[in-house]
Amino acid sequence: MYVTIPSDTAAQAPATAFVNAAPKSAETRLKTGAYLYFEGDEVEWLYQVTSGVLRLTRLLEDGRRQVIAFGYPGDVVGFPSGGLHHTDCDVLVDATLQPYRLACLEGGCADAQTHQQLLQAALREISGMQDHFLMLGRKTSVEKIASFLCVLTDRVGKTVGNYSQVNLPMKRSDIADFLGLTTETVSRTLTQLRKQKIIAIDNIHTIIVLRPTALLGLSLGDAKDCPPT
Amino acid sequence: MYVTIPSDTAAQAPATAFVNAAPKSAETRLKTGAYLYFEGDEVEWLYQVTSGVLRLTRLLEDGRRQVIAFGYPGDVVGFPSGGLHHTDCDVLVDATLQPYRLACLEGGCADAQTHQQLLQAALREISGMQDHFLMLGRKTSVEKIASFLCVLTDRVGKTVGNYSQVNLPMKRSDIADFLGLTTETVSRTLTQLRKQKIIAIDNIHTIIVLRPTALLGLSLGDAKDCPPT
DNA sequence: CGGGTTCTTGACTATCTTCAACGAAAGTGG
DNA sequence: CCACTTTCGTTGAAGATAGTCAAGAACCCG
Repeated sequence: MYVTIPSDTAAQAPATAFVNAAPKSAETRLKTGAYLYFEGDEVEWLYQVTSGVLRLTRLLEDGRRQVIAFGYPGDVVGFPSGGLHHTDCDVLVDATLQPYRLACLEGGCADAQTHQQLLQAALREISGMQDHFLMLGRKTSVEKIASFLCVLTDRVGKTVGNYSQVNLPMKRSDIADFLGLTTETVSRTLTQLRKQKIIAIDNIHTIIVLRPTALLGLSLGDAKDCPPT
Repeated sequence: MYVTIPSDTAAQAPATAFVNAAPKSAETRLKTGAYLYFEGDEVEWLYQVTSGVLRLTRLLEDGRRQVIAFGYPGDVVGFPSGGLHHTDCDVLVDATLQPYRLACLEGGCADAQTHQQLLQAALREISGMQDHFLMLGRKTSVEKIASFLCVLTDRVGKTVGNYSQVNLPMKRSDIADFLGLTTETVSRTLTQLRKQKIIAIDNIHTIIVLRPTALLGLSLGDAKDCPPT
C-alpha cells in the first residue's frame, strides 16, 4: 500500500483477489511477528495478501529505516530484482497469503491469466510508488498524515454508525518511517487533527474519521484550519 | 534513473542495451524540449533510452511538482498502469530511443527474450524506486545532493585528467524536484561542496568531482567536514 | 546587445527534529 | 493474577535544517 493521490485511488488500486480458474497452491498462514523474507533472500515466490497486514522495510547502515510499504489485502509483495529480495517483510497482523511461483510472473507458467495479473500488479506497483514519491518529497507532515488516513480509510475503513473507523495496527514509528517523519511528529500531528475534531482517537490503534471532507482537504494541502462543517 | 544506495549500484543498474537478435523497430529521435508522452495518454510503446536524457514529471494541482526520474541511456521508460501513462515525459538532451510495443511486455509478442528483458527492467524499476524512497524520506540535503552526484558520476561520468566530470543537463529546479528540496537549497549545497573542495563547478552544468571518496562518504551520512585527503 | 530566465546569496522564518521526561500499554515471570 | 520491566506514545522546550522572500549576478538566446 502506498500513499497515492486521492483522485487516482479508485482507478489504480483494485485491491481484489485475482480471478483465477486454475487450481491454486495452498494458502500460507503467518502469525504476527513472523518474517516472510529478508533482504538478500532469493525470490522463489510472490505473495498476494488475502487477509492481514504485512510490513516491508529497508535499513540504512546507521539505523535509519524506511518502511517501503504496508501489504494490505489485494497487494502483491515480493517482486525481485536480480532474483533477490530488496526489503525485509514481516507480519503486523496475522495474515493469509496466496503464493505464486516467481516463474509465473516471468512467463514460465502454464497459466497465462495469472501471469497477466502478476504483471499488472507489478505495473500498478510502479505507478503507486510514483505517487508516493510526490508525497515523500513534497508534502508537509499534516498532508502526509491526512493522506495516509484517507488511503487507509478508503481501503480498509469500516463504517460504524455515522462515521468510518480505521485500524492502525502498526506502531507510530512505522508510520513515521513510512512517511518520512519522526514518531514525535506523527503523534503531534494526530493530536492536532484530534483537537480540530477532524478525527477521534478511540484507542491508540483505532482512528475514527469525524470529518472526511476536511481530512481529504488537508491531504491535498488546503487551508490548515477548516471551520467545523 | 533513481538515487540508489551506492553498494547496490553495480548489482542493479546494468544500464546496457538489450541483447536482441530479433529485428528492431526503427529508433526514435527526439530533440530537447519535445514531449514523448503526457500523463493520461494511452500507452502503446515503451522506450529504452539509447542516448540523451529524458525527464519524467508528475504535478500536484497546486503546482508542486515531483521529478519522478531522469531517463538515462539504458533506462526504460513508459511503464503503464491501467493502460495509461501516469507522468509527463519530455526531453532534456537530444535523445534516441528504442521503442518496444507494450504488447511485448504483456506477453503478446513473438520475441520471448525482449519480453523477458522488459519485465526485468520493470522489476529493476521497482527496486530502484525503493532505494529512492529511503533517500527521499530519510536523507539530509547534503546526503541527497552527494548521492545524486555519486550516482550520476557512476553512470555517466567522464574521466578528465585525474578527475571525473559529470554533466548536469537539467535545471537546478529539476534536481530540487527530484530530491525533494528547493532550488535554493540545491544551489547552497552545491556551493558548500565546492567550498569544501569536494567538487568544482566548472560551469553551471558541469561538475568535477575532486574527492570522490569524501563525496561518497557524505552520501552515506558520514561526518559533514572530512579534512582534505 | 538586450531581455528574460536561471542561479546564487543573504536574511529571516517555519517546520520538523532532537532531547528529555512522563504516563500508558503490553509483555514476563513468579 | 499481580508486580515488575520494557516498550510505546504523548507532550514540552529548545535547536537545527531547510524553506521563504527578496535582490542581484550569471547565463542564454534571439
